[in-house]
Amino acid sequence: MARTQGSHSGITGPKVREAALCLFAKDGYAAVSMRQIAAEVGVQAGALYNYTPDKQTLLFDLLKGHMEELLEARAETPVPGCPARALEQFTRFHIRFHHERPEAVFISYMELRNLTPENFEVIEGLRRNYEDQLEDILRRGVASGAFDVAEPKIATMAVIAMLTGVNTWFREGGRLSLPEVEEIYWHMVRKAVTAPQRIESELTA
Amino acid sequence: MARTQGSHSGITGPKVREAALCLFAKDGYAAVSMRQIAAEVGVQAGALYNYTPDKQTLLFDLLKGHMEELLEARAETPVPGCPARALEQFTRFHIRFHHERPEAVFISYMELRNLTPENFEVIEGLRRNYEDQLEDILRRGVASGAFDVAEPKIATMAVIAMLTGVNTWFREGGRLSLPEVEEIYWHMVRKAVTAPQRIESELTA
DNA sequence: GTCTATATTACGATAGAC
DNA sequence: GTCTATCGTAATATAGAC
Repeated sequence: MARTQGSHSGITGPKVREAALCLFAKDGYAAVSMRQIAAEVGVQAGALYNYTPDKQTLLFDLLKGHMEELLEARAETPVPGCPARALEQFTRFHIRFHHERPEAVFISYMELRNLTPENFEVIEGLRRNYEDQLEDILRRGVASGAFDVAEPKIATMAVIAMLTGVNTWFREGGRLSLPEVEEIYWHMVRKAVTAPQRIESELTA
Repeated sequence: MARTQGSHSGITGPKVREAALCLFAKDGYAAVSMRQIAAEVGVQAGALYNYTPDKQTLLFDLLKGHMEELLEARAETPVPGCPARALEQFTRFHIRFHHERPEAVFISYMELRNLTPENFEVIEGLRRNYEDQLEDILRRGVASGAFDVAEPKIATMAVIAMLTGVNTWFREGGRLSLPEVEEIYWHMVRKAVTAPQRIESELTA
């Protein structure tokens, strides 16, 4: 056991990504140096380049990994046929998934401008895929008469902005629990998109 | 007229703030150097320090100026007594005001973490003042029976997140005009907070 | 796989001439 | 009020020893 410095642990790669995630979320990509990340991991700056070709790729891999996790989690969840049920499920899923990884969510929309144009396109494509899933639900609801939404694309942006906003103020241990918050947001989303005459009938059954 | 370099125009101060605003919005505070700002203005880096003691103060002044403009614009607008009308006015005001200054809006929530703690507190206070105005409208509506909002604080955050989100996707010259967008968002906000039985009666009068 | 050392470049801020 | 020049520091990334 002649190891006295550095990581040597075989899990330095994940530790680098985790340290970068936390530091980027706290101080911003541009304000964080490779030396800071290295210090957090417990190695020297040069050693980081065994795990990433450069700082840009480190950021890109974090964002790409996050978006892929999001899409995989959605793919594993069966979507109800009833548009109202599907929308409720999307609402709760979004709040819960984003609550569980605040750092990744934060950098995923704060650090987009620090991506190279090519990397940005990749992340944008993944993000659009996710948004399309909500838009499909809204369009199905409009077709069935359950929803009253003039512009599904805009309603999609509005709902996602509203739901993602939870991360900016919600703190564990506060006055409300996360399930309570889910419930409140679901009520608002439902009312915002539901055709008037249905609010108190089948949708609350 | 022996002037061959630099600004000397008597309006260098505003030009510095404008250049900093645009560059901070495009690349982020941490990624923008004083030399870049100076180049945009047409002076050397050292000359900037005639207009700001340091880079931090430059950012702070931009954010503070933006929030004060926002609060002044609200103070000049009489708020209708009817909660539904007040909410409609707030909705349209927010979308319009934020649409007119996308750079200032952008840095006002992207660069908060680059403020010193003391400067952050100041901006937070101004922001809370604005949010309280919406919360008051919602509480008045709940008291009058016009609104059905379980948690006015949360509804406030939800509505503001939703409305501010317009800036992330709306582009002049697209399929929809800003007044049309205003209308769509107002419908969604109204439905989200209105007591069910009122949606089609007095509020659409 | 990590270290030390370094090449190269850039940063914020200041001093003093004009 | 702006210039030029510079101080002191820190950045990304690489080279070569171990």
